[in-house]
Amino acid sequence: MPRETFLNLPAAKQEAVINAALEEFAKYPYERASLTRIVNNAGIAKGSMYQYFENKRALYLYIVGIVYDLKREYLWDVFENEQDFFGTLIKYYQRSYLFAIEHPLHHQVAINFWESKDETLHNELTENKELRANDFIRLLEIARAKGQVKQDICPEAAFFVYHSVGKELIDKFSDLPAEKTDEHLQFIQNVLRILAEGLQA
Amino acid sequence: MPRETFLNLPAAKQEAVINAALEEFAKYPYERASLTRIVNNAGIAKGSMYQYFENKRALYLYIVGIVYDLKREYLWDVFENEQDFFGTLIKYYQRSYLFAIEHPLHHQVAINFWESKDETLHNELTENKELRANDFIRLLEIARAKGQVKQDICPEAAFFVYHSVGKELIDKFSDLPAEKTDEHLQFIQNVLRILAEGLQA
DNA sequence: TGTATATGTGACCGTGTAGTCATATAATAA
DNA sequence: TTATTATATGACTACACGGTCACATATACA
Repeated sequence: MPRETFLNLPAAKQEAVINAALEEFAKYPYERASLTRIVNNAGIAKGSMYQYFENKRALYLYIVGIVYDLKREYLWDVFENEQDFFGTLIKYYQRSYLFAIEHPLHHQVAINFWESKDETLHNELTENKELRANDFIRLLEIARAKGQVKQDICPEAAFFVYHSVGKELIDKFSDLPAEKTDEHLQFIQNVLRILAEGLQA
Repeated sequence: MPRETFLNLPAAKQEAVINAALEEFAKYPYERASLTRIVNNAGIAKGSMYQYFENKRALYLYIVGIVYDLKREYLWDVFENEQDFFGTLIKYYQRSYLFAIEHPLHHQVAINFWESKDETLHNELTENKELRANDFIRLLEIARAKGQVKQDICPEAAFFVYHSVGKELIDKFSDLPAEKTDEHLQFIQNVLRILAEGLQA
């Protein structure tokens, strides 16, 4: 998505642009984010930005791509060699939490992208949500075959539940102080335990 | 929040303003909603609006107030005389669903308000979330005392789970075709059953 | 050196925004 | 009728936005 000009740039300058954009898109969702602020914070002229990217949208998609690449790299091995359905889910959300405290800007950009209702934006980067949905359904089927999961469960409802709780967990990560990491990892476990075992006595 | 001038207006004109505002705030979140569009759709002059409301924010808070009053009226009796914890929750979300299909504009305004991250807005209208949290905790305590709910459950985690799933359920209502009402009421029940009984075999 | 090419720049454009205000009109009271 | 008060109006202001473009400045090559 960036123009060749941008790729030819010295690394330091590229990073200045990327960092300024990350900060802006972390602070504001796409529509409210300001290109003017980005170029000011990056220390470049407005016109330069349009040498690097076709428009605001191209810059945004590039940044979101960077974010998801990093997150994929961070999570790719969670679904490898998994034995236990519920253990894998705990690992997934705990790892996501660690990503959020290690890369708060990237995390917040992902949240904002995710909450944006602009469908044309999502259509250009749908792989992620779909991937996660398919991963979950696949895991669920395997776990059901192994007898780890109730046989008479409605898969759509199960996905919906995990999707909802997972979304909110990841959302919550933004507000959490990084010091109490252990508490939060425990909280994730408590939440997922309720999903596994239910509330009913 | 409206000025006296607005309250003195003939009912038809008041409604025209309210409806135009409802449509705009249903279609766009606060920041992207346009007062210019509202006054055009309401068929009044820009200046008139500023005779009725101090500013855009005052209009918005008034509209959100109307929405929540209506929703409260719609739901007030759900928590009256409840016997069964899980039955009450099913009733609550099913009723919320009916609200959404009966008042789609109000519903969407509530969603948009709810998703807005502007804390100063929320601080002016927090009663709702807090009320629901307290209601839930209270219900949970009673249910636990009655032995309907596991004794060793973490209440914060339980609230978190129901809060997340409820939020997403209500969100989902916006996209649902109204014809398949029975199916959707059933889906709500399936989802809540998972929360009650868990997924684990 | 001179020439061609790549990159940098900020004033400027068109557009949309929230909000204002002098003025016009309607309704009410004396 | 006249004087007074409440309401209606839309051109206007100030501002912020994304995007453009003629021009300036490097860098590379001959």
